[in-house]
Amino acid sequence: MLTLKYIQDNQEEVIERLKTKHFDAKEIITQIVEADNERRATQSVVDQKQNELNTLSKSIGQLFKSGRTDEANEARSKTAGLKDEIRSLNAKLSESEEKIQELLVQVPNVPHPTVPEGKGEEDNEVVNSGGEVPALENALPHWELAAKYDLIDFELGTKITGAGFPVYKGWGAKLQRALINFFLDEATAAGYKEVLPPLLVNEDSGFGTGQLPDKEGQMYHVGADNLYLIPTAEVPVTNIFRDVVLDEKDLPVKHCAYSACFRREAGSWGSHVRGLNRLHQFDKVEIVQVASPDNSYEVLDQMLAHVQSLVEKLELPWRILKLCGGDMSFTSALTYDFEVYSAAQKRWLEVSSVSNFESYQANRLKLRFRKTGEKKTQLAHTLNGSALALPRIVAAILENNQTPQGISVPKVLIPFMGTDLIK
RNA sequence: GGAGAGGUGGCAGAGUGGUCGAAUGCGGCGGUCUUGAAAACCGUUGACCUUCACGGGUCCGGGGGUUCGAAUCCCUCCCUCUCCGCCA
Repeated sequence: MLTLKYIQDNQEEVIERLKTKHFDAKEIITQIVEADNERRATQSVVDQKQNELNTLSKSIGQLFKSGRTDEANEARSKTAGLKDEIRSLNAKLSESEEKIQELLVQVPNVPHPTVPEGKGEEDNEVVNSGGEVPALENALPHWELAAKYDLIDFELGTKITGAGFPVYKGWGAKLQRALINFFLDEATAAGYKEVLPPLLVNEDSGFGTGQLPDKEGQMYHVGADNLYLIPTAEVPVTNIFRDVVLDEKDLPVKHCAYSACFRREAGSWGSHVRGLNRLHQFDKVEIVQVASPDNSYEVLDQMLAHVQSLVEKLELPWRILKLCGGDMSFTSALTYDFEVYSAAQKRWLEVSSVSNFESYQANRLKLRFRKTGEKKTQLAHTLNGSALALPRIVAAILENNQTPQGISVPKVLIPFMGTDLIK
């Protein structure tokens, strides 16, 4: 969330820039500012009263010690009124604080000035592309290829769990493992430290990265223990840094993680989500960085370059979209999506989303750092990106690499697969 | 699941009703000494809110209560550790 100070100091700018996200902030910002002003006024009165009481208490202690019991008791009788006042002021204070908090979490992150105007996907800006779309005759979609070579069994997954939980088999399973290892090796080589995080997180973690409270319905919830299945490794990995104060010299911190991801995807199913296009459970390698505000956008570019190198090495046709205001997430300041082209479906499939959250998550997480030589801490910037999400990569590989002899394995995956052809 | 112990500053670890935001040690920072370093010695060293500033306020796992006054007493929740049981 945004900091109160930032909102107080930049009210007009916040309202103006949030228009890009089609969020009318005027009223809520006004309410926040008013509530905050009230809170501060109350706070200063409480502080003053508390100070009186503290002073009085101390003197009572001293009077008792020196045996002046009468004077002590007299002083003691004066405290009752003060205590009542403080009690009611404190109640008022928590009311203001609750209200502020409630309003604050409803305000999305302010988009970066370069974010394009637009309502939805159709307004995203293609900023770069590469690779070649293969010319294929009678190309089969990946779900048919998966059945033909017995790589993925969707019906079996439905039997065991339900729709959206495929069972990978044989070369299909091995391809998953190959991709995970390839992605992790690449990330590690690029300086990201590998972590293997828990797949369930508590409420605090869900709040820290912004899934809670507003995306509650998108996560699987284990009611008995009040835990959530992670929708992305971003959640546990970024929460490593919750309530942490880093040194400037330790920045940027770079982590990568493989995890299964679980998404309820409530109400988002249709004919275009056949096969691997949308799942409840899928595998993904995520990269996360904690950076200084001074260079977080350079870090974002560096992450983009990393993801680009992955799709290039996999020899897939790719493009990068800069998301418009209307298509961006609540918490992001700037997001780039990577898409790969799937030759049989003849569509672009999103395989990565790389974002700079600036200090929006950091403020929720209380993730700060201290500049060298300075005493004061400040909020760090957090960034993350998929590198990469597997299912659609698998879909594109299967569809684009199909030959009459079988599926040709991308060169970089041959060492991991132990074959150059799936047949 | 049963029994017990415990959660205090970056870490270790005192503190069981009053000048305790908290002893002491380690670590960190600054200095003296030294050609340099180490050692030794001296000093300093938490976070947050508020204020132009002085100052004030809050924080000893979370929440609530008792009291003029709580790290210290009471209630409650969470977590950690040890032993036993069960178990990949």
